Amino acid sequence: MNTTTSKIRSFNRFYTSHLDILSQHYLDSDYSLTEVRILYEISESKIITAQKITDILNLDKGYVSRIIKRFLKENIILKVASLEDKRAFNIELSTSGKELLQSLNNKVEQQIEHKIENLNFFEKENLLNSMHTIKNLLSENKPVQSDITYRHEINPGDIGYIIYLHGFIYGNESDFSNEFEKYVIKTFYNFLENYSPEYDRIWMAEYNNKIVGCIAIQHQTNEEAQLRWFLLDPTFRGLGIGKKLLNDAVGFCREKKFKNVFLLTTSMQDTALEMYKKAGFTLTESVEVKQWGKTFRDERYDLKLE
Amino acid sequence: MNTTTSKIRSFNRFYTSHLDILSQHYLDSDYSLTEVRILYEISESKIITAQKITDILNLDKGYVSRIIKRFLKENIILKVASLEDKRAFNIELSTSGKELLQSLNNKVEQQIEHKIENLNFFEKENLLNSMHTIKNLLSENKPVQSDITYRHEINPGDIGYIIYLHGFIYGNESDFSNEFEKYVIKTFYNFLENYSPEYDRIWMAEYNNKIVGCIAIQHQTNEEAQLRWFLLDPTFRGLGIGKKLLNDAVGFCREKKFKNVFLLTTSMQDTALEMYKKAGFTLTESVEVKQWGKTFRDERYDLKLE
DNA sequence: ATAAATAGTTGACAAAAGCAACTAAATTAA
DNA sequence: TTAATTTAGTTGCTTTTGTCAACTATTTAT
Repeated sequence: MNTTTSKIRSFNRFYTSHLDILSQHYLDSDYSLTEVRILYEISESKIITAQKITDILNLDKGYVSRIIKRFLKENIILKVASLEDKRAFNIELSTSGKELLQSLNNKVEQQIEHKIENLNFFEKENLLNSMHTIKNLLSENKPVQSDITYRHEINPGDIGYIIYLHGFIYGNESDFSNEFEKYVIKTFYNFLENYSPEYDRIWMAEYNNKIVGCIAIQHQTNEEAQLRWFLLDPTFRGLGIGKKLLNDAVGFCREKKFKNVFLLTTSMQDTALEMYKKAGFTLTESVEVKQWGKTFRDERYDLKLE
Repeated sequence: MNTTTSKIRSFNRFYTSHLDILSQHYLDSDYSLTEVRILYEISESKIITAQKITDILNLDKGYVSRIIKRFLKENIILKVASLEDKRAFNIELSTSGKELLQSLNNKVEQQIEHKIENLNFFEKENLLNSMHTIKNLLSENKPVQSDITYRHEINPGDIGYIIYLHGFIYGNESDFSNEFEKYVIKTFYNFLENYSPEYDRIWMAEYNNKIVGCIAIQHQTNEEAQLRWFLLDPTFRGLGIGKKLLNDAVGFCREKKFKNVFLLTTSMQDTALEMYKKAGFTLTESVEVKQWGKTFRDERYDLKLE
């Protein structure tokens, strides 16, 4: 038995009973879960036909027809003949339907609030983040470029988290030893110690308030800058985040009139290599080294700016 | 409208449709969700009566009685007269019942596997962690001491994550500025640079593979050590984790024959203060400082060891 | 010893859901 | 443009699912 699936099943069972959707009457109201789902669909979409409801909720059209009929009799919805299609009706909530839905909503909200009332701020944040993560991992629509936000103000926790990402991603991907993380910590300390808002910058790409990628420019002299800490969570590769980060970083160098920007990398980080080359960087040095439990090549790439 | 609850509702709707439990026939089998739930209860508990099933699943006893009757006719369960109670029967799965449940289980597993087939290792880990988090936050049983694991080997990502926790926890709790994180990074670099496995150690408390607390001992001389980075995720306070960490750290100092162990803290970290005092630390220095956007007292506590 | 509670069965019924035939309008193909 | 096909919605009929209350046989409490 696969542990991943059995853990997921266990969660599913837990959440099913947590959701409380197995009882006939939704929240002790006079309406069944199906009826409430229909009401909810009607309230959500500005214009909706019975057909659309049957499609969305996967119900029998005869069944839906009769529920709609009952709703009409109870005066909670209105049927407006569709202008485009004389067979169809647009369904919308009546005033009392809206009130009904509002009171149902209030009940759900209260029930939810009751369930999270003992959680503190951190726990609530944690809960929402986890839900967001699950939703995104399980829904077909993968995160897209527009879900990503970018910033370059450094907030508490940022640098630590980026150091962690370095250790986590490279530690898992290529078995770098702890020495690598120590090296990263050292370079970051150096960065912060000599930080000049005018000539240094670090960009972070965030998804759901979590850093998923970063890049930085650190000035070396007035004329030369180093590109550092270019990193992307493997889950978020291929969305154009790396390209955007690299572009912003090089743009910053041009803006600040650096004549040269260079980066140090190793022959192991091939994913990023291609991006560097596309951005115009060329290999200027390559030395074989044995370090951090590996044998690889230390490489330097340079990009001349005009 | 409260955003927290509305986000949770959104997740609930998503997960409800994801669970796929709203159709009459469970996984296209000949059994309804209720019937499968009953079968599942029977298979899970070694001995179970119809009454127990109605209690656990919150069903009508007449309804359950009839389903049991049908199961019996279909030969998927066995009814054994209870020895303790002549009114009751113990219900168990027959061989073909077990086969049936097995095939249903396989179907669920396949369905789940299908839904996660496009996720990579990182994403699956992420998914399970999130589910675990949700389950723990929403179920009454808070994490207990025995859910926490302790270790002191440093793995890739550990130090970065601890730096992140410092920034995150203090950044949120007391508005420390970024200078604090820079200071933490510096001290960690110093720790790693002078790290001696014999006289230095960092302990991490983990819950669900995530660091939730830590403490470290850093030797200063052969006779004196500094206690550093004592930190606990607010969610996990009050479980005895801090006490255990502090105890281990002081124990290490005794073991390594340090004559004195000291720590530097500020008048703001009152939660930890009490713990230090209980462990025998006494205030030896107190200086008012204006730093990191705050005015507070830098304090030194010492513990003499024999 | 008696009253109250409990495990399970059964009849009667209501609610929920599905299926198929139908009407009327819309779309597509010839 | 007409005929064939598809689609939105309705309705009759049916099955499935779930509820309620009355009943028997036992067990538990007093």
